[in-house]
Amino acid sequence: MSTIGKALTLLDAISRLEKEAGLSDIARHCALDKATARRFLVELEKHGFVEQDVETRRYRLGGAPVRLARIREARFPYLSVATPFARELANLTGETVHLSEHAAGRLSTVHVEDSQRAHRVIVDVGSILPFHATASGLAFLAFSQAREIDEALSAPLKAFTDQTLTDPVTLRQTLGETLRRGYSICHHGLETGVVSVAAPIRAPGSTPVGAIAVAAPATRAEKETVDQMGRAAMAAARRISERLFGLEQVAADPLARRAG
Amino acid sequence: MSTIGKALTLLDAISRLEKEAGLSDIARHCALDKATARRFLVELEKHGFVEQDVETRRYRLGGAPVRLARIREARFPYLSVATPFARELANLTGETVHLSEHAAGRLSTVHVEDSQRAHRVIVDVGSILPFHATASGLAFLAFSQAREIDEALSAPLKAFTDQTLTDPVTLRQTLGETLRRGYSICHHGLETGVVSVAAPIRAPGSTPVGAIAVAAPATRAEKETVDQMGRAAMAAARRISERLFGLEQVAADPLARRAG
DNA sequence: AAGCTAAGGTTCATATATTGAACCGAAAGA
DNA sequence: TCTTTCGGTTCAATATATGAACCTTAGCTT
Repeated sequence: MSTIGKALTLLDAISRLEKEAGLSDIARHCALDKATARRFLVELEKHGFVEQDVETRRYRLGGAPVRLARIREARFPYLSVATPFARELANLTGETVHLSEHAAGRLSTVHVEDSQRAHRVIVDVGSILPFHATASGLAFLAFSQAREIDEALSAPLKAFTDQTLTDPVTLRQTLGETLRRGYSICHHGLETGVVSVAAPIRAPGSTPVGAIAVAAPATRAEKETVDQMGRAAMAAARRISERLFGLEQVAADPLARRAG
Repeated sequence: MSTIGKALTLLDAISRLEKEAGLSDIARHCALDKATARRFLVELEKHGFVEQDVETRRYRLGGAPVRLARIREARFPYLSVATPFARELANLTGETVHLSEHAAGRLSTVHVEDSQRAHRVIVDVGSILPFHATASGLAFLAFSQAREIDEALSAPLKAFTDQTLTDPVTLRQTLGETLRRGYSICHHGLETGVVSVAAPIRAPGSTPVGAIAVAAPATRAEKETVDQMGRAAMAAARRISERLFGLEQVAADPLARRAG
């Protein structure tokens, strides 16, 4: 792997750590030499991607990504367009709703609207959603190109619960159903006791850019309720997609054409 | 410079470009060889920091920073805490208000609340604020440590307008006034016809993390108005700082100790 | 208080990854 | 048609990254 790749992987690791970590910790975590890890951290710090606590000497995520994110959002307003629909969906269903975005070959949570109920599903902003074990992942894959599906299913598929689907054949079947239905359903895929539904956000005819999902405790997920939530997610996804990609004003909006 | 540094500089350059750019453009812009630029871009793309338009082959900022920014914001909620105060300040003054954050040795705009007036100052999210030529920069420096001030003033100071202060001695005097007054004033420093005031956001006794500024057309900047805006900015900054750094719950909130 | 361990950080010879001039084919302009 | 410029690739030369060993300090254990 290139140096850049290693450094960005280190940054990713830091973002995934619960709290700030020390040099040795980080080095161990990334299987890097202490000296190397330090050089990376210093370099990342120079550019504001990590910060070092002056007192504890521990490292944490810096402020630079905030600036980049604001610029990105100004050019491709995924969050600001999608958030209101997510909130609406959360109000409608009474359950936790989360938005994910596809970047670096992974689906990551970029926004969460918490359910108002006491008994609800918790989703962390920033968490990575495995393709095979989440409704978001299934919805994303189902509407992706064959190449993407093959790639996702060829990797070893971790069983997060005893009900996680890990068989590529079964999964392909599930993706087929999802494609026909228009939204995905995932029972206890990532965590036992959680049922979720999701629909892809996409320009017509092209690969999705993300997904919107509703996650509910299994106790509230009767078959009919699930279908209602699924349809609602689908409707929200469609409206978000229309707002983002417009009624084919492709020429005016270069971002309508996204990388495949 | 290290490879990582160069790659992050390239990323920075892309973020600063108005629109997506082609490979040769980017390489020229960063004074890198085309082959090198391409390798960097490919690597950055793998990690979601840039995207390549599949059709035009041009490159643009990717979605990865959004995820990192959300995580950063969850741990150190600078934007979500400061934004409401910025809005309040914008309503109170009727002028454009912007928030900046210190990262990578630079002050960058992370949020803007536009004035409702037709004749108003425009500030771009993501823009870098030079220390010597903006109210935000002066406010930040005035409350920083001597080392930081020396460093900022030792670099060549560009005259953005014919009224930009570029003499280190005069600037130090200005910083002294700012420190006593509690807020900074900048007349036509970055752009002719704009007067702005700013106050630092900081934990008591430590270096600022950013600033909040009000920018008004000079025609509306009577001496008394400026003072009112300055005091209002100061009040907002103080309230934001209190919310961010709390009433000394340092032990509970490790982020209260920030890198100097 | 001595002794131990692990922390953050640094050094420098070695090895490896980065570099860029030259190249290719495609497409746009003259 | 000819020319230029584009995105992208190749490979020998070389600048750069690497990591074992080292230092110092801080906190524990005995």
